[in-house]
Formats: sequence, structure tokens, C-alpha cells
Amino acid sequence: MDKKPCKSEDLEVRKGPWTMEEDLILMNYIANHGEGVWNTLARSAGLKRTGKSCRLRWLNYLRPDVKRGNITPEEQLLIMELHSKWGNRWSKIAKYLPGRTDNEIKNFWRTRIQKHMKQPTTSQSPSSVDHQCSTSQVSSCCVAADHAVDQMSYSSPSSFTPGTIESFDGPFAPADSNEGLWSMEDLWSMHLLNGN
DNA sequence: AACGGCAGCAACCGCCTTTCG
DNA sequence: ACGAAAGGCGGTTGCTGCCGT
Repeated sequence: MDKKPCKSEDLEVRKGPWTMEEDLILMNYIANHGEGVWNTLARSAGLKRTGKSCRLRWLNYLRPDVKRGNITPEEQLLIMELHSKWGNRWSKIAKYLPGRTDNEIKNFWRTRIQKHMKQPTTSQSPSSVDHQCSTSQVSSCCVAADHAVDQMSYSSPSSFTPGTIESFDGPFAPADSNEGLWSMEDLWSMHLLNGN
């Protein structure tokens, strides 16, 4: 790897929200060179970001296969089922939801499901809801989801078909649509125009 | 129309694990 | 076998937009 000493200006590290320009630089660099050592990548690309920050941005937002918004009821059910099995192993859970990131699932769990669990309709204490409540809430659906999960454990995650699970009319409304954002398609087309 | 509170999301932080010299 | 560096992961925080008053 590149072991050049850092110049003083390289020590300056940007934090906070990513700009469109930074996104384009990162996408362009990865498109040309692939994902390498993230710290080296960040330096080589000329980004004043840490390798971790670049990796996170790429995995959670810039990757072309990232699906955004609209977590479907099937996905919600699967998340609940997998969480009841594994707890907060978000990255593990994310492997069974193609296009979803651990961060997105984690946020979804905290904002939608955990919030719902805290409502007084459940007699269980908040401290114990994490695993037990989720299991009991979806227990009627768990068998179907269980089969889906078990099947996926032996085949590729992408082989999962939502139809495996019965229709779900639980209390969780679908997430908001992602309209109004400058989409990844826009970014990618800009990237293609710029870089290739 | 203005203000305050709330919800959702993006990003950072710190710890743990893995890899490499 | 050991130490350092990098990667991976889960937890937490801060910002932004939306909704109700």
C-alpha cells in the first residue's frame, strides 16, 4: 500500500454532510480504481475525509445497488423476524435484504418498530421488549418468515421472494417515498458524463 | 403565519475483530 | 507470537423537514 507521509494539508479532515462534489469524486474514483484500502483511497481521490467516512458514504448511499425508501411490509416482517433471532446484528440482517444497508435497517428499527413497542398496548416493559416483544408480535407470521430465512440461509439472499410470506397488515405504515431527492440515478448519470 | 415539538435520516464515534508485517 | 493498521459493526448524535397548535 501507499505509505507516503502525510503532508500537513492532508491532515485536515472534513466532517459533516457530504457535498455533491465529494460524492462525484468518490464515485468516479471507485468506478475507475475499484474499492481498495479506504484510507489510501480517500487520500488518492483527493478527499479530505477519513477512510471510514468514505466507506460509510459508499456503502450506505452511493453504491448503485442501494435501494432507498419504501421499506415494504415484507421487508418489515423479515427485519422483525431476523431481529428476533439475532438481536441487533444489523449487518447480518442486512445481508438478507438485498439493497438495504445495516444503517438503514437500524434506523428503521429504532424509529418505527422500537417506537411502536413503547406504546402502552404492550404489557411488557420497554427494557425487555427488544427480543421478546418483537417475537410475540410477529409470532403468527414467524413460521412463514422462518421458512424464508432458513431457505435463504442455504442459498443466496437474493433468492428470497416476498411472496413466501403472507400478506401483512400490521401497524407499520410503509416508509415515505423518496421523491424530491436528487436521486442516485442523477448522480450516476452525472458521474458517467464527467468521468467516462 | 409563526412557533414548537417530533420523527426520520445521515453521519460520526468508539470498540472489537481481522489482517498483515 | 506480537503489535500496528485497517475494516467492520453497533450505538449515538445532530440536522432537517413535517405536522400540529
